[in-house]
Order: sequence, then structure tokens, then C-alpha cells
Amino acid sequence: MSEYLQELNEAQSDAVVQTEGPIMIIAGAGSGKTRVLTYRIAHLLNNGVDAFQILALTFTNKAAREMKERINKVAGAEAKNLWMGTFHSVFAKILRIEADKIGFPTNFTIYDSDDSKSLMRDILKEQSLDDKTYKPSVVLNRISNAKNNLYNWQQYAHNPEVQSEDKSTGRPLTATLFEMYSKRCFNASAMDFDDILYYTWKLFQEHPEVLYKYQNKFKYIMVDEFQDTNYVQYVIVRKLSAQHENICVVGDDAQSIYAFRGANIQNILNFEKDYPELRTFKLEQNYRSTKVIVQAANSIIAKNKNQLKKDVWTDNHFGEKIKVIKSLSDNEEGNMVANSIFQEKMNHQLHNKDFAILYRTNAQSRSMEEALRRLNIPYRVYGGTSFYNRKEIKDLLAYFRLAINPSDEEAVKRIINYPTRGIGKTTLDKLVSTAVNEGKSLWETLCNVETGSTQLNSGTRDKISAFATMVKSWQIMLPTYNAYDLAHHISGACGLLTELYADRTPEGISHYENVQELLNGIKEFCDSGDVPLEVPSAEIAENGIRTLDLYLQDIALLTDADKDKDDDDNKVMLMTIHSAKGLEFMNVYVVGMEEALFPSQLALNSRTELEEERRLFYVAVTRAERKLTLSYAVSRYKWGNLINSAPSRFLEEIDEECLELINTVPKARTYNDDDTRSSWGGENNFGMKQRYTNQNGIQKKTETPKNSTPPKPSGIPAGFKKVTNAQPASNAGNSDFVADEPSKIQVGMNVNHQRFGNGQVISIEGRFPDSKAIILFEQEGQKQLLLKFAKLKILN
DNA sequence: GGAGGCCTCGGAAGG
DNA sequence: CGAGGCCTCC
Repeated sequence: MSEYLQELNEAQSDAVVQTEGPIMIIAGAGSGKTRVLTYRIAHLLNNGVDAFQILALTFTNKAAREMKERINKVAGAEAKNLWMGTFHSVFAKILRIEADKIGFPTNFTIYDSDDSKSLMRDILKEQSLDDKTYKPSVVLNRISNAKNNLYNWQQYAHNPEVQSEDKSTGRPLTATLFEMYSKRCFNASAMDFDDILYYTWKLFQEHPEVLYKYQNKFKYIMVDEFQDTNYVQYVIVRKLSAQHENICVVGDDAQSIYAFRGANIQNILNFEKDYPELRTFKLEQNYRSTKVIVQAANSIIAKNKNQLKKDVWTDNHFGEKIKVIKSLSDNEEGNMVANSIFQEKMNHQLHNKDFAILYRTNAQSRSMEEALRRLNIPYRVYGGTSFYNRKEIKDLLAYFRLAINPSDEEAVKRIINYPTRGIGKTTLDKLVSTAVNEGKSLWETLCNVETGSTQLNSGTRDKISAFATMVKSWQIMLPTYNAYDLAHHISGACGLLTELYADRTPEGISHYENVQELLNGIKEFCDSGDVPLEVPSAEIAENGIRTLDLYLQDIALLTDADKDKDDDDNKVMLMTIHSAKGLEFMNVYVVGMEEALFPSQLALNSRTELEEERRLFYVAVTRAERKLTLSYAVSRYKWGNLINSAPSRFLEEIDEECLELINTVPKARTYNDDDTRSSWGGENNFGMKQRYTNQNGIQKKTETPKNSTPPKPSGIPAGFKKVTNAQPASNAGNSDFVADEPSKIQVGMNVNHQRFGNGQVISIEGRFPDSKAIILFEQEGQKQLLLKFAKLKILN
């Protein structure tokens, strides 16, 4: 037996050597799941399996990258030949190869969620549907669910059950919107994220010869985080593995936290039914955390009814008890956590990177950041606006997208008039409407603007043609230029670089720098020999040139932290619990342990949702290696309102002997009178009667007189809140303001303007009705106003 | 055409 | 409170 097997425990090594047949690995938190997966692949390679025949699917780019690195260490160069990547990236790659079978060009665009939303917004507007009833996000969600459950728009429209659901929710036209959305994407040669999965399924379903090809290619298939797969992903994996049935899935039902977006724990249960010969391995020894933490985690998850039986244990030290700290406000909570980190660092000679602060919602990072900054503790916030989400980056990428696929409607709409080219909203609306009516792409319509049916004047037609000519010239350059040369050319030719350079404000400079950084990234892409992660280099058609379309494919499915390169890694990590999944830290602080925050207000109504919150808490607790601190505040600001909060029920659910209460002195509490919906009574450890509060005790705005300050928690000094809505003009809020006839305004008059206040007319230029007045306002200084718009009142 | 005020609304998140 | 979409005004 190979020596690497010595490094594994019995269950781990059983799972590694069982290479044939369907197997499922249920891996408890911290039980060495990634290690098993990597060694399993190494084992396959050692036993003579060709790397080209192995497919490993993950959920995140990060997970894929990490695993590839680790396999590289264990298995060496051969690892390069694996197919390893996210579901989306691997399937997108297959779809590009087989695109013609499903009627798409190989250069199809991948719409991100902003593109999808913007397209849906347009469709709703064109249909004059009220976007309150038909919220784009709600409609898109519905469509997404449909596709993830293998419905296309035709099937959706003809399913009576689905139709009656849409009727009862007041959105009977959803099917039509689904149809329009699908057709618009198709005409734009674009797929959204769900389409990548749906069309892959369709490809395999309708083209058995294609399915057969990939079935034979992938003799060994592995799926990580199996508990997070949705139905379409499951079905595709099943299809792909049907020939050899060497399928290995790894997951932990206790860590399923994405059910809200369609992940289905049921897949784990179905798996047993679909593969009667399934062999299951349980990894139950935890190598990460102390005994206290493992015991606490077990006691939490035991409260869930829905789960597979598992007994996670550890040989590690008992460790310190879990601290529970209480504070009066969110700001105080930040200070207490920051102070605690400061002291721990001092007392135990620890690094910043040994600490993580985890929270339920991103908004909670603010108070933590402020407190850390006060103590000069370096930190890094995960999530937030990512590099690729910045406007200037998306703008430039839209130009690149056009060079590759000019049918890309969302890209056209985004930049056809940025920088401005005199092709305004009205023109664009006309073009889109012609395209939709004729069932053509927007690009085709604007290329035919001279002969087509769109009614436009010749000046506008010229501007559109000039734009089209520019894009066409890039199309011609695409195959013969490397990515950097073309990207550089485009960013200059389109005028974006000049536009951004002209803005010398600090923000403007940073926009320009971001674009430069993107270009640097492309240069790196060209210089490095790196091939896209998920596909072996031998699979890529080599003409030697690393073209812009290759680059775009490489980044289209990248998101968030993928781009963030930070030279200094020694920082306290701040992130949501969701994004902490799969990570581990020596010291973990879970903050905001309060009812209606964690568990979330929206999860309080159903057992399933509450259980998902509880699994989320389980994930949070099991991130900690040595020390865990849980913290809650009795009041915090939410959307500008102060709310009272009760300690989370989850605190109560932890095995008591694991806890050490720091400053949670029992204290009497008052509740709103109308707070009677108690379904959970009794005193808890924290000396409080736990109840569901009405709106979680949000103090209703209407009950507060306008000028009174809201009650403050004692942690916040009075006068800390900045004054808003200071009105410069004396007549602000005066609804009976009546402007005088503009023609009466004369030089020298004293006038009043609703926004600018009082001023004197210095001069008037031009002839009425286009005359402009220069007015010197007392507060606002000199302004030039067009008289027909200005709404001025003459003062005596 | 574009800047800025007004209004609305708010969940966590992968690709 | 803050972000983002929409609308108004110049």
C-alpha cells in the first residue's frame, strides 16, 4: 500500500481505496474531507487511471483551485490533465464544444445576474407591467426554479399546477415573460447561469451520441459539497455516470445552507435509491476543533429532526469553554469584540489572521470595522463589491463582449452610448422594439439601420453605423490579436479610457486605475501559460494565440474574492457565515446572536427554514479550531431605527456545560404590549423571557414626534447621529409655492427659487422662451438658469 | 444628455 | 441608514 494511506484514518482510507462503483462519503465538519478527495484522485492516478478520464466537480472556484493545488502536491504534473472545476465552468466548456447541437454559436455570452435583471426589467417595461406585482427578482426566481427542475417555457406554460400557482400569486403572465426572456436570450446568443445547467441537460437528453461521448470520457466522477446540488445538477451527474457508475459524492447534510436557492438535501436520499449498490462511508473524527467545540456543535445539530445519523468526535484537547458576551448596542458589541481580539493577541502572541468575525448579514460588519479601526487592528472584509462588479470594469468588459459576440443585447445597451455618441434612450428603445417585433437580434437591427424599418433621422443613422463599424473592426481583429493587444486597442478606440482619465476627482482616478488593473490582468493572462482552470491544456485548440475570447471565458464565471490579491494576508477576517463555509480559524467570534437576526426574522415561520438557520449556526461554530466566542447585543440599529433584541434561541440550545457566560447578568425586561404571539416561553439561561417580538420591537416611526430623538442605548453618546435634511431655502416644504410668469422676470429683480432660495437677477441672455438668467443667490452663489424651467417667484 | 433629488426597499449566496 | 432605480430639471 502506498505511503499516503498511512496518513489517513480507517474510514478515510476505506473511502480512498474504494474507487469502483457508486459511493457516498458523509463527512462531518473538520473530518478531512478535502484530504480524502485529493488522496482519492491521487490513488486513482497511481493505479494507472488516465487523468483525462477523471472529472471533479465543485461549487466554488475557490474550492476547485484549492483542490487542484493540493492534488498537484500529491500527484504532481499529471494533475494538470484533470477536468476539475465548478459545475458551471465545466458544463460551459462542454456547451461551447457542442453548441451547434442546441442551436447556439460557440461564442455565446454568459449573462450574469445583473444582465438577467436588466433584461427582465426591460421586458416588463415593454409589456407595461407593474413592477411591484411583477418584481424582476421574483419573476426571475420563478424562471430559475423552473429551469432547475427541467421545465422550459413551453412546459411551464402548459403545466396546470404551475399555472394555477401563478394565478393565485397574482402573476398569471409569468409564463409569457419566461417565453420572452428565453427568446431574447437566444436571439442575443446568451445564456444565464441556469441555462448553462439546463442546456447541458438538454444536450445530453436530446443527443445520446454526445452523452455517450462524455460518459466514456469520464470514467471516474467526483462531486464535492453534494448537499448543495439542485435537481438539474443531480440529473446531469447521474446521466454522465450511467455508463461506468464510478461516481463518488461527498457531502454533509448538517452543513446544507443553500436550500433557499434550490439545493436539495433530498438528492442525498435519492442517491441511495438510485444506486442500490451504493457504499456509504462516514467520516466522523474531527481533526479541527477542541472537544468543547465539537460537543457544542453536536448539541446544536441534535435539535434538528431532519438529518442523517452521525457521531462526530475528536481526540483533540478539551479546550476552553465557549464564551458568551452581552453588550448593550451593536457599537458596544464591536468594541468588546475588538478589545477581546486585542487582548488575546497580547496574551498569547497571536497574529491577526488567527481571528475571524462571523455574522449573519453583511450589514453587521460596519460596527466591527469601526471598532477594529479604532484599535488599529488590520482587517479584511470578504464579500461586498467585488472587482468585477465595479461599473467601469463592467463597462469595459461589455465592449470586449461585443467584440466576441455582438448579438449580446445587454452589452450593447450598456455601452452604445457610453461614452456618449448621441444615441439616446429614445433611439435605443426604437431599435429594441424593431428587433423584438422582427425576432432579430438588436445587433442585426442596428447593422441594418439604413435599410430597416426603424424610423430614424439620417444623423442618428450615421451615428449608429459608425458604432457598428467600430465593433465590426474589432471582430475582425479578434482571431489574430492576443487578448492584451486587442483589449488595449478597444479601450482606447471606444473612448472609455479618455473619458475616465478626464475625471481627476479621487473616485475618477480610482476608476481609471481599476481599468488599468484589468488591462494588467489581461497582460498577465497573455504572458503566463496558464490555461483555464477546469480544462486540461491538451483540450484547448492551440493556435498559439491567447485571444480575448479565451480570456473572457476564463473570467465570465469568476466572481467575488477571486480577483482580490492582497499582499498582506495577516488580517482579521470578517465575513458572513455563508462565505466562511469550508474555512477554519484559530479564534472565531460569532456576533449578533439575537432573535430575528440569527435566526433570521424570515426563518421563524417554518420548521424547515429554522432548521436551515440551525445548520448555519452549526457551520459557524465548527469553523473554530481553539476558541469560540458568541456575542449578542440587546439593541441595535437597523435601517436607521433602533430595535430591541432578545438573545438568540440558539444560545439556549447549546449544551450548558460548554458555555461560560461573561457579562450576561440576568435582568428584567419589558416588552411591547401587543407582543403576545409567544410560542416559546420560560426563563432561559440569560435571565430573559424569550418571546417572538412584534416586528422585533421596531419602534414605529409614526409614533415618534418628528423632532424628538429616538431612544438611544446607553452605549451611544447623544448627538452622535448626524443631522440630515437641513434645508438651505427658507421656503423649503412650502407646498403653496407659486412661480411667476417667466416672461416677467427682469434684470435687477429679487427672486425666490424653491431649491436655491433668494437671489438677485444679474443678467438675462437670449430671447424668450430660450432666455437664460444669471442669478446670484444668497446661499448658493451664482447660477445660470433657463427661465422657462426655473420656476422663480418675484419678491418685492 | 446628464446630474442630482426623490422614493423605495431591504436575506444569506454560488456560478 | 444606504444603494439603486426613476424622474425632474437645467
